[in-house]
Amino acid sequence: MTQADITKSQVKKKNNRRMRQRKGAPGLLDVAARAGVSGATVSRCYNHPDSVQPKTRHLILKTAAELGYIRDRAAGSLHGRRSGTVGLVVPTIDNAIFAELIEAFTAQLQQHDRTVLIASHNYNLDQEVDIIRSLLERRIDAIALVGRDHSSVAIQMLKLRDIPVLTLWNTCDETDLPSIGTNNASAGFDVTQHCIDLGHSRIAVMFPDIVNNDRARDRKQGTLDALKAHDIELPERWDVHCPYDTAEAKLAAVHLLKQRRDAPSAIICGNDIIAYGVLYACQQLGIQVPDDVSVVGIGDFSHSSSIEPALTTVRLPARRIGQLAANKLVARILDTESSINEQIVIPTELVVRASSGYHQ
Amino acid sequence: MTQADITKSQVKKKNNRRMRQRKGAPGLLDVAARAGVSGATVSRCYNHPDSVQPKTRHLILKTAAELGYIRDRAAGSLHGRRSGTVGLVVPTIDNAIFAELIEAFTAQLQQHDRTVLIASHNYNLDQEVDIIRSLLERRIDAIALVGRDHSSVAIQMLKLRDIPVLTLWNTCDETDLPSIGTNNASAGFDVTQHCIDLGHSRIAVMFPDIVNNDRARDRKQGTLDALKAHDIELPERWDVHCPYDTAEAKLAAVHLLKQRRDAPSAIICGNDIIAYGVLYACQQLGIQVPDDVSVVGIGDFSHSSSIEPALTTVRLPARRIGQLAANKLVARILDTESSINEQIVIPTELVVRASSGYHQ
DNA sequence: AATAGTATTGTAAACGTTTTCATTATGTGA
DNA sequence: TCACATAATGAAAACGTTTACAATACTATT
Repeated sequence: MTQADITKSQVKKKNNRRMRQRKGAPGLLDVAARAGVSGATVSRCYNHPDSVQPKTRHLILKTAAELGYIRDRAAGSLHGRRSGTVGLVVPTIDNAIFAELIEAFTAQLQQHDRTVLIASHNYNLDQEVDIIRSLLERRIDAIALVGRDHSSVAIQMLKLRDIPVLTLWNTCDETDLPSIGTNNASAGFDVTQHCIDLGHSRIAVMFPDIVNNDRARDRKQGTLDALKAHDIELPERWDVHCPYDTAEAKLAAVHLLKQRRDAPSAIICGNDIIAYGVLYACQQLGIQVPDDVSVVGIGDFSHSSSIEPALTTVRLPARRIGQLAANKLVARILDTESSINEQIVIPTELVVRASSGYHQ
Repeated sequence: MTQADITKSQVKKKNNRRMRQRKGAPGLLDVAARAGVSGATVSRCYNHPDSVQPKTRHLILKTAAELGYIRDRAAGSLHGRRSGTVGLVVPTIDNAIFAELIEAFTAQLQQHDRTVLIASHNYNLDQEVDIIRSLLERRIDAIALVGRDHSSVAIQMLKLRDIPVLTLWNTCDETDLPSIGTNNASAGFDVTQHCIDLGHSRIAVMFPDIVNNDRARDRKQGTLDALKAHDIELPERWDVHCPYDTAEAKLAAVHLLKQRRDAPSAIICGNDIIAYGVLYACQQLGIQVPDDVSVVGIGDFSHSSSIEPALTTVRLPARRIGQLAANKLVARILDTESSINEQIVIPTELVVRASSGYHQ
């Protein structure tokens, strides 16, 4: 093959490509041609900038900017190179506490030049499997899951691919997945203990559905443990089941509190959203908090400090978990060795405010 | 480094890669080999299932399941094939109304077997450019942006790639981008008109920062328009600037309402979060709502119907926007023709509740 | 000036799919 | 039975990068 032939075939190839290409979007080779260098150099310019001469580098970057070149990470990821995306699977996004977690997580990952593929499964673990598969198809570099209840199929898929996994929000002693979270059981225990310390023994609880929700389950268990430890009975009519929704919680609380002869002196809520509903119910019924009834929540969401009366609750460090998780995952992605099975427990903090008081 | 060292390190590296790769993750060709068919047939099995014999198809799918095969969409996207991901850029995730939007958007896209790459720019339009570039590097099939304020660089990048773009949340008459949203100006106008209709003329407003936030800007403009239409003056001390935060709003409202001689009879809040803060401030100060002061918000967030007194506000259909946007983008991805520049305006709805009343 | 050593760049072969085109089975009407 | 469409499959060439290796240019030494 002569020199001329080579040139011709290359030109033809280039033309061919040019035609097929999506309108106008220049590729790495277009940049290379215009800058008068080879494709390899352009590639190195992005991936190992130190290995190309500063002069050349600047020229290439300038050319790339002129052409509006945007590299294709999908093509890069074929070479075992990371895709630069991280998956995050949450039960739902529309939930104060997860929103905070997600915000912190994505913001921190953006710092690391990575983006987040996000998906929610609505507390349906079967759907979670599909979601994880879908994320894996997109070649995520790592994945974070909320909670410790997960389908074994999902875990299996992740194990097989050997990508870093992190479970968030709840600690899990028994599973072998690393986690960053709080001890939800102790959150429930602490806030209950607080009520007991204040002299309450007529205690009602309002928790969301605990099926497929290990966070709520642990919190409730913590609460029950505290009650049991002090031999306090929980009558069935005071074991209220109520969804994560202020309006519904308000309704349920009105129902609970209407019979004033047989009302509890303290109400322990599975989360602050429910507690808000209870506080609103008290206002509606003219019941004084904390004089007539103490109300406590779990979560310390953004309204809890300003609501009247300010809510006694347990602070769960959502932002910190999100941030830490992002850092941890990036570290695990970069450092292939450190696949230590770590359980990070961030302590919760009882925040005593105006909504809880001594039993009169 | 000696020659021997180099060789050793290279061998190690290669082994390492080989391990990761072959570790357990089977590829399309592994499935093909095991099923005794060619790679092409396996590929078709996923992309054009009708073109392969049912018997063969079942065999292949069974084999794939046995092997735990997960396809690599990055490799597919090299062929101009879509990546199956859609970008969503929001100012922030940790915000009731965006969370709702995001939830609806991602849920709807999951229905279409697509996942969402999400990123937030914290009301920083320069950062938005980087984010959009980063999303384009991941070969998103389409993108949704919140609001109509965007860097021209960003728009240019998107135009060049010719991917479907949709702006959400706010209508934009002047730009040439299609949009799905509400008329924020009329939301502000309506709620103000409502107060004026109730006989109020001593009106204060509390809005968040309107720089880089066209939604807030439009709402405030609508409010000012309504006031002007009725020749109502807005004294500077009643033009309160306050962040999107209940606690801060409460502080600002306490400051505003403390001087009871010179207090407004109605307070118009740029969003419900601020309105909650105002309501809490009134409770703290013992000011009766709506007898002493009427309070109205914009947004109709989840607490607004249950807070005491229930908040008069304007309903913004966040879920519907998210859902519609997802459908629209998928339609635009599939149907290359329909790139009509459409502006969909979903009407807002004034929701009158207990927090607003006639001026005494 | 020649040489070794190093820094920089180029060439071409991957990467794991999809797709075009060719090829082989399968059925159809004479 | 034969040609003749048709359906199903296979072989191999993309797709846009990255990277191992080769080649070249430069630097410092002698």
